[in-house]
Amino acid sequence: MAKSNAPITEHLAYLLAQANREINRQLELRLSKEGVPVEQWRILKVLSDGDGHSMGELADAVLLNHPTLTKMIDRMVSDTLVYRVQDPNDRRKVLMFISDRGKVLCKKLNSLAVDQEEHILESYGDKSTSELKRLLESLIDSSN
Amino acid sequence: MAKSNAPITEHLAYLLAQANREINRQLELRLSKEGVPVEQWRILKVLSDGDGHSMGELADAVLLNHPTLTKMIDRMVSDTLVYRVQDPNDRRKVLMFISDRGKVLCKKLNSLAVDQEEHILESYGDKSTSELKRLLESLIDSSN
DNA sequence: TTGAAAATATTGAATATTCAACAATTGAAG
DNA sequence: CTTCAATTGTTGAATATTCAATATTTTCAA
Repeated sequence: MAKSNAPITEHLAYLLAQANREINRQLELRLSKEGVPVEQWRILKVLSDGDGHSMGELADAVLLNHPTLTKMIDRMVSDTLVYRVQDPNDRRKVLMFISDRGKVLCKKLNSLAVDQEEHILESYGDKSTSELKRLLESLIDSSN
Repeated sequence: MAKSNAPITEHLAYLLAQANREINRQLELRLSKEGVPVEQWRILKVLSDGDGHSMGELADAVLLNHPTLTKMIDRMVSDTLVYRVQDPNDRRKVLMFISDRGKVLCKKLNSLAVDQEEHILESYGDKSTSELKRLLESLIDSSN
């Protein structure tokens, strides 16, 4: 039985928040070299398959809710990193695509992100990292 | 070597963000029964040791930056859940204390949070949970 | 002791996020 | 077919967060 007087630092929710905050902070720091927030990197990465993705799909994939995504996409359209196309099969939908400029930026960002992953692998270990990833995936699965 | 064309879903930073989002959403849902955001529960929990904690200490402990914490504490003071006392030993500091009303609320919130942890234990498993906690702690350690 | 630098908390302006309402389109039941 | 509900995306107002600047107090070196 879980103890209700356990310190906050023993709660899974807290540990996740703390780890997420720290790793995200580090990633943010690297990506700031290109002046891009983490969410925009995620968007570019998802779109870099070249397919069109609807706003709803994208919002799910990049962990943003719809209005926030709309406004972030507005900025990225201004920066000509992505563009909108109305879905011909369902005109309620908007399909998002990555531009050539977006692809170039995405490549740079990817290598910055890989730097970070390699840094984690070094200090945290190969084995721990893959085990942690496995457990996180399974936690996410079991939450649906 | 980490692959730069790996899908976003394979990045540790993404898995952490996703898991954190999901677990936090669930916790939020429970705590909303008392109309309290997760951060306020954390604050109450940290303060429930009865000691005075400075704003800086608290900000670190509850994963908020200073101005955000100040404004959240303002609200909690209005709700008479906590109160400020100037530190007599260092008058730059403010010591935060939990009120009786805060203690009562904190108990209710604790049991809602414990509900959640037990729910996770059931669906995710005892073993996986403690292993995940261990790995998260160690990741956080190795990031400092 | 004094004066400059560091530490602590708060404030206000700028920015970002969220909630609720809306508009447009599609789906589907009668 | 027609109409009503559901889906999709955006907007604007309300709210929250962040950044930079400020005020206060302490520390510490000269």
